[in-house]
Amino acid sequence: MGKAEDTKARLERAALTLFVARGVAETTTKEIAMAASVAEGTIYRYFPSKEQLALDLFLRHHQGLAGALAEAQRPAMGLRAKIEAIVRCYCEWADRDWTLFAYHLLNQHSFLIEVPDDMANPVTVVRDVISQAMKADEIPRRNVDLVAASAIGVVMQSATYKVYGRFTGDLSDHVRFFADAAWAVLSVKEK
Amino acid sequence: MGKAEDTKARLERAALTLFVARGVAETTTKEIAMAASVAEGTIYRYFPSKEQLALDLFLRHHQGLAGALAEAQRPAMGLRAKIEAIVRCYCEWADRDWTLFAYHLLNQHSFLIEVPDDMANPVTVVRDVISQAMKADEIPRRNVDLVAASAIGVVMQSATYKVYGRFTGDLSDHVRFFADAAWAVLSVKEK
DNA sequence: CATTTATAAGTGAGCGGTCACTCAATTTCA
DNA sequence: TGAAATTGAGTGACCGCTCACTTATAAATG
Repeated sequence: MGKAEDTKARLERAALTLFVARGVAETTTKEIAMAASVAEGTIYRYFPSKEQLALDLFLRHHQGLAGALAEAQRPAMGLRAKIEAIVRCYCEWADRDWTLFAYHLLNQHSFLIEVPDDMANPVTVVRDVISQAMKADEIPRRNVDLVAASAIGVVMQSATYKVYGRFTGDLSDHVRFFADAAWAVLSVKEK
Repeated sequence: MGKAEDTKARLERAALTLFVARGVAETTTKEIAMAASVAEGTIYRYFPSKEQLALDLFLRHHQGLAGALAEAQRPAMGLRAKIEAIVRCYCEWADRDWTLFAYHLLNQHSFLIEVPDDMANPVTVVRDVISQAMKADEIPRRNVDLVAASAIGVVMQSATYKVYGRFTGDLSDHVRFFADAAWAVLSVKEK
C-alpha cells in the first residue's frame, strides 16, 4: 500500500470509529485528524468535506452489501433457499467489519435520501426476491413493501440491538433462526 | 390552558417537527423559536438547553409508551393475546401522534443511553412477556433477547419504512398481520 | 553516481461564519 | 403597579475549511 493510500485508509477508519461512537455531527475534523495521527488539513487532501467523507463511507458499504446480497441469492433455488443465502451473506458482512456495519445501520436516515434511485440497494434485492415468490405463489400475495419490511426487521432489529449491546456474539451464529423466522413471517396465512 | 403552558407546548411541537424533518443537531434554536412564533430567548424560560428539550420529548414518549404497553398486555391471557394487545397499542400510539412517534424511532441511538436502568422501557415489557411464555412452555426456549429483537423488528422495521415513505397508511391497519408474524417468529421450531 | 528539479504529501495557525445561550430592556396582564 | 413573560441584539466558544509553507519522495540530468 502506498503512503497516500495508507493515510486515506487511516483517515477513513478513524472517522468511522468516531462516527459510530459519537455520531457524525458530534465528531469534529480535529478529532478525526488526531485519531488518524495527521494534521487537520490533511483530511482535505483526500476528501472535499467532512460530509463527503461520511457519505463515501456510507455509499461504499451500501453498494457493496447490495451487490453481495444480489450475488448470494442468485444461485439459490426457491424462496426458502434465497432467504437463507441473503441472511447468511448479511450476517457475514456484519461480522466481518462490525464498525462499518454499525455505521451503515445507524445512519440510514441521514444518507438514504442521497442514494440515487438507480443505485444498487440492499432492500430492493430482498423486495424483488419476495415479489417473485408471490408471483410464483410460493407465499401468500400481500403488500410487498410491508411484508418485506417485516421480514427484514427480523434480522435488522437484532443487529440494532447488538449495536446497543443488548446482546453479544456473532450474528452469523443465528443465521438458521433468522432464516426460519423470516420465512415464517412471509408464510403467514391470510385469514 | 394558561398562556405559559401554551407557549411551552408550541415550543415542543415546533421543536419536534423540526427535529424529525432535519435532525436534532441540524436544527437551530432560532428555527425552533421562529416556528413557535416566539423569540429565541423564550426557549430558555422553559428549557435549560436545547439538548434537554430534545431529551424531555424523547423520555416523555418513551415512558408513556412503556406504561401503555404494560397496561395493554396485562389483562390479555396467553402469549398470543398479549402480543396482539401490545402490537395494537403500539400501532395506535404511532398513528395518534406520528411526528412524536417518528422522533422517538429515529433518535433511539442518541437517547437510549441516557435512560435510567430503572425507568419503564417498551422493550423490557415485551421481553418480560416473552420470557414468561418461555417459562410456561408456550414457545420454544431460546435466547430471549435475540427472539424479542426479531419479534419487535417485525413491527418496528415496518414503522421505520413508513418514516422513509416506503409505504403509506396507518400502521393500525396491519395489526393482525404484525401479530401473526410476531407470533410466527416466536413459535419457530428448534431443529 | 551525486545533484538539481519537480511533484506529492503533510502541517497548523488562522479566518469566516454559525450557533447555543445571556441579559437588560420592554411588553403583558392581573 | 408589580410580577411574570417576552424580546432580540449581543457574546463567546467552537468548528469546518483554507492556504502559505515545510518536508518527503521521485524524476531528470550530466
